[in-house]
Amino acid sequence: MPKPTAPNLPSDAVVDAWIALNRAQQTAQLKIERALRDAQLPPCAWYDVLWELDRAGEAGLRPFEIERRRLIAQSNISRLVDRLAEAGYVERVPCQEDARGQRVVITPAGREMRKRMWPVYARAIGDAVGRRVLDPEAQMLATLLGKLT
Amino acid sequence: MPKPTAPNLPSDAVVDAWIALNRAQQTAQLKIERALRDAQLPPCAWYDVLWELDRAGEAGLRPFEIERRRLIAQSNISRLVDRLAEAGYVERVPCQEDARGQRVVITPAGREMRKRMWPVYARAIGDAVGRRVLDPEAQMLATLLGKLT
DNA sequence: TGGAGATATATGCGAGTGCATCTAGTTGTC
DNA sequence: GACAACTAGATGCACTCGCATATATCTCCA
Repeated sequence: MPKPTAPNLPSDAVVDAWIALNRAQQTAQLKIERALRDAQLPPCAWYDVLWELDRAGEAGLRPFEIERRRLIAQSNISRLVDRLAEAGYVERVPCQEDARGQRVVITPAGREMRKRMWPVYARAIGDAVGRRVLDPEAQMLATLLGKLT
Repeated sequence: MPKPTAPNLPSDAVVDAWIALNRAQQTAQLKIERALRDAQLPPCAWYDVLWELDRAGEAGLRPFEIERRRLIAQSNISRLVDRLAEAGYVERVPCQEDARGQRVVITPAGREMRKRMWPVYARAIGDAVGRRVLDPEAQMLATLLGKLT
C-alpha cells in the first residue's frame, strides 16, 4: 500500500516517474541534437525560436514573449537572439510602443533555415519518440506531461 | 485519421509528446535544482552519482559503469568525479584488474552528504511532480517514458 | 509632477557541456 | 610474442548556461 511518509514526500511511483522523465528527455534530446548537428544544422533551440517567430509574422515577438513561450531564461534569450541575428536569421527592430524593448523579426533567410531544418528535426523526433510509442500512447504522454508544467 | 506523411515522420501526437517532454523535464529540473541550491546543497547530478556509489558499496564503480547507468558522457563523468573527489565525497582507487582504469568509491562524508540531500531532493520531487499527478498517473508516466530509453 | 518601484534587456563571470584528441593499457590474431 | 585494433580515462577548447547585476525606460500614486 503506497503511503507517503510525510506531506509532499513523493511516493515510489513519483520518484520513478521523475527518473524516467530525465532519462527519456536526455536520451531523446541527445539523439535529436546529434541528428541536427550531423546534418550541419543549428541546434534545436534555434528551430524552436525560429518557429515561434515564423508564426508570429511581420510583427515579430518581444524577447520576453519568446521567453514565456519557450521557458528560456531571459539572459539566454538575449544571447540566443544575438546568435540568431549574427547568423542573419532574425533582426532586432526598435519597438515604438516601449523604448526599453525591441521586436525580434525573422528574416527570409531565417524562414528558409527553419524550413530546411524541419525534415531533419522531424525525422529525428520520429526516430527518438515516434518509433517507440504508439500514437495513443504519445497522446497520453503529452497529456500527462502537460500536468507537470 | 492520423497518417504519417512518410516513413518515420512523426504524427502530431508524437510531436506534441516531444514538446511536452521537454517542457515538463525542464520545468521540473529547474525547480529541483533550485531547491537544492537554496538549501546550499550540491546539484542533482551529484546526488545521482553518490546514490549509485552508495548502492555499489565497498567495491565502488568504474567510471564507465557510472557512465552507462546515468547516461552521462565520458568526459563529464571524468570531471564530475574530479569535483566529487575534491569535495571529499569519493575517492579514486587504482584498479588491479585493469591498470588503465580505477574504481570510484564513496567516502563516509559522501554517504552523509547523500543522506543530507535526500529530504530536500525528495521534497522537491514531490513539489515538482508528485503534487501534479495522481499515483497511478505517475506509474503510467514512468512506464511510457521508459519506452523512450 | 516627482519619485519609488516595477519591467525590459544586456552583460560580466564562474561553472558545466560536448567534441575532438591524447595517453596508457588491453585484447585478439597470425 | 609482436603488432593492430580497441578500450579506459584525461584534457584542451569553444560554447552555453544560470546567476547576479547594471542600465534604461515605464507606471503609478502621493
